[in-house]
Amino acid sequence: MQQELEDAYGFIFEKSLLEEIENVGILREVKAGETIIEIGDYVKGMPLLISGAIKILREDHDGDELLLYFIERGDTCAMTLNCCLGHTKSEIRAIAETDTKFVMIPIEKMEEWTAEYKSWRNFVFESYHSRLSEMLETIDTIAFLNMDERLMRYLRDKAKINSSDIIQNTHQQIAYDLHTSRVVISRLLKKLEQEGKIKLQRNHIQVIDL
Amino acid sequence: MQQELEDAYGFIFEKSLLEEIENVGILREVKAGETIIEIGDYVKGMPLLISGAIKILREDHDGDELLLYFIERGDTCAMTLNCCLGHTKSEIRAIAETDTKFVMIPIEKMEEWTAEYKSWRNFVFESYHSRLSEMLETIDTIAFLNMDERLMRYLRDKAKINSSDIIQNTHQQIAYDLHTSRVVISRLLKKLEQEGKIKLQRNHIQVIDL
DNA sequence: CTCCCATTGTAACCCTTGTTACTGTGGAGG
DNA sequence: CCTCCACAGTAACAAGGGTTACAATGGGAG
Repeated sequence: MQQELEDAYGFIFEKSLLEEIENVGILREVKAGETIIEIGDYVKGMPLLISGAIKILREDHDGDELLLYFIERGDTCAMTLNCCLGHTKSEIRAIAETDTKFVMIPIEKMEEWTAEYKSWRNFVFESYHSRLSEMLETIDTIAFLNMDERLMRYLRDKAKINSSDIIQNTHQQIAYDLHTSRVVISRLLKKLEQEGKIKLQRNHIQVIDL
Repeated sequence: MQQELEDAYGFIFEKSLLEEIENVGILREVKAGETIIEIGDYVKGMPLLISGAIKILREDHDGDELLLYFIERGDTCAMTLNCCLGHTKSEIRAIAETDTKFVMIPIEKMEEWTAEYKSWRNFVFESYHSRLSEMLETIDTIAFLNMDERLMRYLRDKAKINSSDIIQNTHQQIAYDLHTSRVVISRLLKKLEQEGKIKLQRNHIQVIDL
């Protein structure tokens, strides 16, 4: 854990803070697909991502989902941060997108470190910053783009996160993430295939040129 | 200014911080409709709202707008905060919704106060918190609601912000805020009138029961 | 190998929203 | 008082995308 922490956060946090993190942080490993935080959960700690990726989802009153964004190494979930500091329930769901490793920091430490470590403060602000930007981008995407463009963007993101041009997803799963129906996704994917941008196979999609 | 600051922020900040704010803050008053921050501006300070309301807009590459949310007394613009700390350009436009009074805090003070005042830290975190929540709500609205529901929500918000059941808006202005066309708004407003929820007059709308 | 079922392909249809075009009207200003 | 024009009403049509229904197919379990 020590080495991994240093790899991911060594250039952000000073040595003494890294040591504190090692001491109080709890290493957790989850498999792809596992739910890390559920809507309504009281959040007991804040995750520092070491490897892998997490997808953050929003749900409406009917149980329909919408993908908000992905979190990668070096990130933390500002939404969780939010809940910790506000002592409120989680407003989002977090699911491991790939096999993922992270360190859980207990809430109590957070205020302490905020007062004590400048690097921690900067990290927290930086996290809020990037999360707000990410949210803005999400809004742009939903408000200004058509479904075909949203789908292309989604496929690009997926390919990047998995560092692979093969996307292991059924059409139905994509439809859930984009909050639309399977038929619509099949239709648009077929169109993208005809344009030579992707190649469709059963249970996975190969990105050619997006 | 002293009295107004105390009214709006006395219960949040300690006395010494309030005094600092009085010393370095610059009071600004703007008329309804005036642009306070433009997209691409470098933000020189952070506004603490004393009275009035500000609307925050996002713009796409075609110049089309979308209302994100309103800011009221006691709030600050976390988006601006964001820009200050990140030293980046503004990603949003801020326009006075009503006649508005606020205090501008120079950027330099912010980091200083963050280290020094616990109440300031809490305020900043609290701002980020409410802004993220607001953004989530905005996403819900765009992603999960139809235009008629969005319109009703918009009218409710407007009425609340202006503390009046009369909304001084043309259909075209509403259409811009909701990123749709004037004809669509006229159509839906007419429907709402037929349902007895509002009353339409030239240049303004009276809310009856939403 | 066979059967079954999850996955995908496709057609037909409908609803919401966006677009275009034209009409009607009230209020400000000459 | 009249003119002009911003604002609003409305119809007709187009497009995107959501829905339903059914067929085809490939891969895993037995």
